[in-house]
Amino acid sequence: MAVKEISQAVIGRLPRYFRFLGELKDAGVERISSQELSQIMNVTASQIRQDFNNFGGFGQQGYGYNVEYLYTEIGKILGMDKTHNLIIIGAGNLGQALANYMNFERRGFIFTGMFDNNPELYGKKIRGMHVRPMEEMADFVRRNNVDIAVLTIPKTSAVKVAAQLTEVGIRGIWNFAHVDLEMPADVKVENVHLSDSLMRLSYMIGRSDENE
Amino acid sequence: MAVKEISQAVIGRLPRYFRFLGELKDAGVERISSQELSQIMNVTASQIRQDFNNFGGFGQQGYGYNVEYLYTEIGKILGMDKTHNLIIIGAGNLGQALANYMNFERRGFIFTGMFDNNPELYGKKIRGMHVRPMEEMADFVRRNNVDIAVLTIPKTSAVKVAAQLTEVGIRGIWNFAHVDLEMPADVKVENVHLSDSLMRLSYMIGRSDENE
DNA sequence: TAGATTGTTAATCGATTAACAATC
DNA sequence: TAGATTGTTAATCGATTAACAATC
Repeated sequence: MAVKEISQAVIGRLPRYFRFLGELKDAGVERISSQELSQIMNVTASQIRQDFNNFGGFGQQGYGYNVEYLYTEIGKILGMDKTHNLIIIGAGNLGQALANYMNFERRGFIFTGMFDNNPELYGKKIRGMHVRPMEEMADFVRRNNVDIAVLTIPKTSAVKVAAQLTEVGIRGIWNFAHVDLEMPADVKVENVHLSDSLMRLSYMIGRSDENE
Repeated sequence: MAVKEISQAVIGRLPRYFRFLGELKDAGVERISSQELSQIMNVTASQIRQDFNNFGGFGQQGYGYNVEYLYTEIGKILGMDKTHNLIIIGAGNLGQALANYMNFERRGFIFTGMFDNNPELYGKKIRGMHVRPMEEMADFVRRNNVDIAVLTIPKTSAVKVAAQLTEVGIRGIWNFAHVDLEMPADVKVENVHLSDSLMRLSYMIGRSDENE
């Protein structure tokens, strides 16, 4: 079934809606109007209504939106009603931190395995999980229904590993390597380029100097 | 001196230009046209020229752009010609990973201190740096010319700590806490909301299922 | 029924792309 | 000089905001 294409701008805002609605829900708020939500979130009410209507009407005229219902529906859109098995490739500082952090399990992202090509790390336990050699990756992905791979390896090897992942049928790559991955359309890539982010911060600080 | 406001869209692209130009430079490429660069980067030549011209002309008609010069100039725009002293607040998994990772030093982001409010961590050495109690933070920032704080603490304490940082004159906050920080205009905030990023990936995977 | 607020169409704004004169 | 390619203006496209009829 073909689905109307949703713009990146809208998709980018969905997790933020989800967060605010979750907080409202936890605070016991039952209903909210686009007007009220717009004030809390610092966006226009118009944008909120347009965004939601990309996915069909979640509200009711004269009433507003039911917080719990809206939260659930946006959760579904984001796939939060399903679980994802993920592996981490690269057991360095960042990979280990993400493995331990895994606040994400709460959201259905299940940490199932960890890989590295450094023999010194093999067998090391990270959050109850042995680091496995890269050679075992393909087999592991197939057997354990892994759909997301987290790439926390240097950019020099990232392209090669991404190709291996494609071959073995991965669905998504959460890419922390500082390189652009060109993947076929059915492998989704979400980049987290930390150094780019830090540079933008540096830019903003510098600009504000000039305006003094 | 007032400076023409540059759009977020342009700013967001600058680090990517910087990366590609750095790679071209390292590969020994001397000059490049917007046309060639557009093919490498998968954007339009028109956008490249428009983007660069926000900051004045870096090219030469009939010739193109000198790679090294362009790289240097974009680096200056991003503040890569200056150093920034930064502290990490929150010595948990993520904070420690970022401290150790610090590939960023190469770009002039100098890791100068680490703070936490957990007494068990006080004195623990991370990359040659003792974890300090939060009480020492204000004094430390003033004495060491710290301009960037990295927030790797839970969202419950992030707002309070951000307020403290503002008071002591921090210039920028690299915010990994999952909360929006509302700061005065002279304190810049760059958010890294990892769970939002992971949700977008989940969304993209889910959508592609529906289109099968 | 009257009031409130959505869903949706229309207007505006901004960003991207195309075109081309300027110029190296 | 002829060819190439920028810098910049104009056209297009898409996203945001405003307005309002539909309807709860």
